[in-house]
Formats: sequence, C-alpha cells, structure tokens
Amino acid sequence: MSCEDHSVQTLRDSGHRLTPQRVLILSSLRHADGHVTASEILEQVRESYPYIDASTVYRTLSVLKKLRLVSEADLGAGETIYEWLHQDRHHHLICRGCDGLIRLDHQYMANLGTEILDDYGFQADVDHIAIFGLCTDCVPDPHANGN
Amino acid sequence: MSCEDHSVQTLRDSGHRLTPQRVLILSSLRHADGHVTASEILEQVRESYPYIDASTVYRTLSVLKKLRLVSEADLGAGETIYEWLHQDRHHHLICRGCDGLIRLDHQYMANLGTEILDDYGFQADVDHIAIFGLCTDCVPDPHANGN
DNA sequence: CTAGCTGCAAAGCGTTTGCACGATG
DNA sequence: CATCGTGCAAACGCTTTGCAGCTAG
Repeated sequence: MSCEDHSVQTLRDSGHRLTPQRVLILSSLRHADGHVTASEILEQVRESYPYIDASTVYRTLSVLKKLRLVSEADLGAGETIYEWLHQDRHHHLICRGCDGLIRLDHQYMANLGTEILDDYGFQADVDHIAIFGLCTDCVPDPHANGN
Repeated sequence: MSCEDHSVQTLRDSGHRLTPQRVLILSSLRHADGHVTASEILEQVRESYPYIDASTVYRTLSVLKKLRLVSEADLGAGETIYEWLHQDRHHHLICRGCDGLIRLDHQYMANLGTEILDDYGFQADVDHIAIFGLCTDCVPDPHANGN
C-alpha cells in the first residue's frame, strides 16, 4: 500500500521511529472513512493491540500533524478530529440547527487560500475547515417568530 | 451607548433577565479591543465586582452566543475566544511558525459565505474564522532543509 | 411572588506530562 | 548501545453542572 509507504518514509526521513503502535495508528487513520477522533483511533487500535495508551495516540498524532500527514480540526464541541491528509480533501458545513454535516468541496477553500496567499503572503492550511451555520431546512422563516 | 441598548433589548425580548453581572460582562465584551477569553472577561469584571464566578461568565456567554450577540471561535489551543458581534468583522490568519496573528478582512469570508449560500443553500456563520498556516517569514525555503 | 440567575464547589472531559522500562535502528 | 517511544498514572486547564439562596421583573 503505497500510501502507508509514503508516511513510513516521511516518518523515517524525519528521524522518527517506526513502532508497531505507530503502524497501527497510521493504518487506523488511513482506513478511516474521513475524520476520526483520538478516542476512535484508540479504540480501533486496541482491537489489535489492547495495551496502547491514549497518550501514545496523542503523541503520534502530534508527530503526524507536524509532518503534515494528518490534519487537525476543532469542531468546537468536545473532541478534536483528525483526518488523513491525502486526496479528496474537503471541508464541513455544520448546521447548528440540526447538527447536520454537509461536505464542502475543497475548491472553495482552495480559492480562498490562493487569494490569501496573493494578498497577504500567508500560506493558509486550508486542509480541513469547519464552518458553522444553518442549513436550508433550519434557516428561520423571516415571518415566523424565531425564538 | 446604543450598542449596549441593543443587546439589552435583545436579552429582554428573548425573556432573559438583566442582572448586574450580565451588564458587566456585556460591557467587558463591548469595550474589549477584539476578542477575549472567558477568563479575561472574568478578570475584568472582577475589578468592579469581585464575587463573580467563572460559571456565570460561561453561562452568560452561552446565552449571548445563542442570541448571536457574540461569536465564539476556537483557536485550537487552550481557551476559546469570544468577540462582540457588531461592526468591523474580521478573521484571523494564525501563523503556526511564529504564532503571529494577521487580520483578514471580512470581505474574503463574506465572498465565501455567498458562494456557499448559492451552491449549498447553507447560511454560513462567517463571523469569526481562524485559519492556520504560515506567514511570509515562516514559509520554509524550498532549498533549505525544512525540519 | 416566582422564574430565572448567581456563587460555590465539585465533577467532567479531552489532553498533556513525568517517569522508568522497553524497543528501535 | 544510545536514543526515542511507550504505558502508566497523575496532573492540567477549560468548561459544565447540581444545588440552595437570591433577585429581577
């Protein structure tokens, strides 16, 4: 699986070691369908290796984050979510009415990233952004009494 | 100051009470130069009213947030920041190299918000977004060894 | 008068850290 | 074999909650 080979390579090149725990964490991230939380990773890894500790997961995530192999996003409530950084980047529109999650194509943020780069010289990490708001169903009718 | 009158009105209209604590919290938010953390509000309010508790601040912020009088943003590290929602909206570019904060004009996000509304029917709260990345000074030289 | 709000205290939660042992390269 | 990574346990810091008394409307 070349994806994991790539990360293994990146890890090695940056002077990090390849431990069984890290392999499992990588694999968990890689095979996750989208974003996962630290505790989800922990749970999954425990299925094959019950002794792993949460701190190991956090420490590994911190390394992967630094190497830009995973993205981190804070959805504002509770746990931080992590996502394998590869293809198929996208973002989230989170409805604060019904808590629905809408996938936002990466192109929108890519454009924004380009504008920001041009105007500010700032290279934005537009890997995985969460935007809150109201979906069509939850936008209040202007004639109804909102609260 | 009509700004505070407005919030007082909104509070009342929504069936909330106007307590001295809330007045102080409102005032603290209103006069803050940009974003503040809950503990900063707490500290400031304590100057005039030492008995106020953190829980009161959080509870009030939660009400104000619901009424959309303040915005909440999570900069990813430690405390959540709150900002008076009024004029002069802007966003932040946060450099993960030097931790510098760059003001991003609201227009960028306003455009994005419009696109999202058009394409997804999703009304995005683009009140106060934090975008991480690297500022000009911290973008690694492609010829240098990054790590 | 009576909700709703407050201060207090304590719990809750995700995350981080110190430490000594173990494994990697 | 030197170093880095791990599990364990405990701490940490922000935030939330239960509760009884108080107060705004």
